[in-house]
Amino acid sequence: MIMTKKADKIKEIHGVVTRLFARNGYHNTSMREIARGLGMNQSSLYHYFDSKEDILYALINDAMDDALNSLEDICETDISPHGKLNRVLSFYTNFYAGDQDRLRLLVNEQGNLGKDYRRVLIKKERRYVHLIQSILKALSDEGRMKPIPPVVATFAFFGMVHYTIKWYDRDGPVKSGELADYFLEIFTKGIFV
Amino acid sequence: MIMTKKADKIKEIHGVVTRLFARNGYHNTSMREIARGLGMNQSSLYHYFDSKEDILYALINDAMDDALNSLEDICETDISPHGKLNRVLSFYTNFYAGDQDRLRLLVNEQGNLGKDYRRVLIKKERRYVHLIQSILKALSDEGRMKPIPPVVATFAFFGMVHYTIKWYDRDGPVKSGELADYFLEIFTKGIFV
DNA sequence: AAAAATCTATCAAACGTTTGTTTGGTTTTT
DNA sequence: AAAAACCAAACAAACGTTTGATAGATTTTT
Repeated sequence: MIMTKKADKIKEIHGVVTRLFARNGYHNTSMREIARGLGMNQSSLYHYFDSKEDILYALINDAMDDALNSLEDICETDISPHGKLNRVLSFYTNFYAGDQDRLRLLVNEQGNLGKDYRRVLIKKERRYVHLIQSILKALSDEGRMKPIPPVVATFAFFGMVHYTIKWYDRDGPVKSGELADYFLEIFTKGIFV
Repeated sequence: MIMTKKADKIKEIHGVVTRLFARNGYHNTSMREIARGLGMNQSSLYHYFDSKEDILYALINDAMDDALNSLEDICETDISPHGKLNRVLSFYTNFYAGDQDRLRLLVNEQGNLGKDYRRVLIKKERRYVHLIQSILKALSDEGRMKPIPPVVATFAFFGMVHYTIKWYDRDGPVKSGELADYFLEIFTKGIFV
């Protein structure tokens, strides 16, 4: 493919910018720093992107698509709601505990995008929520779930997972697989014996 | 009191700035906007604060102190660990669901403070965590808690509560008291019947 | 196959704005 | 009249972005 070189460079830029935005924040990262991190002139960046905002959008959008595709794959299989919940929560925890920088962008930096960009992302976010909620409703129909509003339960789980960016250390004593197991246990059966 | 007038004005500024920072973000809020929101000249702000960063620090620090004082009051009473957990989680959920703007600053904008400011806040954060953890450990000693690492359980709960800023609507169908009950139920006994 | 035209990637320098902050003075309160 | 509160104007620095150019590769025309 003839586009492979440009595509590779874009991927390289994505990597560097993800790290910078995630660690220092969007507004605390200047185009000059990005260029320095890549060893190129700041004006050369505009050969690959129209604006700083465009880069952020691309990063968040890609991260969402990746997660969404995997989640939808899981939900389309023909297993029980309980099995789906198990696999969805496990995937989601591992996905984000394993790639914290991307989740940081998703959780922290969406507010720096303009209205038009945000609208697209909010739409995708709703698909996330709907996915989890429909599993919970299926569980409810089976009579296996308490009368907790699905939206509360859904966001309780998102909260647990998304908040890992603030404290979870991938190199610490708890591996991301175990973390997923703990979250599932807490979410479904609680911390009490 | 002779300082009452200045103190009142500072409180007024705090209110306006909290709203602006929470809704638009620290970097997307200029001193000019703040001044306009207060109906005063931007240079007059410097009569009350040394810098923009100082305002943010004051806001976050105050919010932390308020929560911390109440939490420590609860923990010093002579009730069972289970009772403490119940009251702590209930207070914490209500406190933040009832004043979302302050929590937004605490969760989203700490990264915009310099190292020295951050160090103070991180110290207080550790007191939060320690507070919850010691309750969980007491529960563990009573044999009432599963073998889940206390740090995981603690941050699972913080995640649930702190993430409410992203979705919870104070004017929606779920009142903050109910929300606290749901969170407590999920956290202690899970969503399963 | 040679020559001409076009495209790609890069750069240094500068642009116009916006930023947080300061200066020096005026009005208001005590 | 002293002190506190306020303001208009200006400041230097930093920002994202544009400009105009260059060298090398690729494609098209002859």
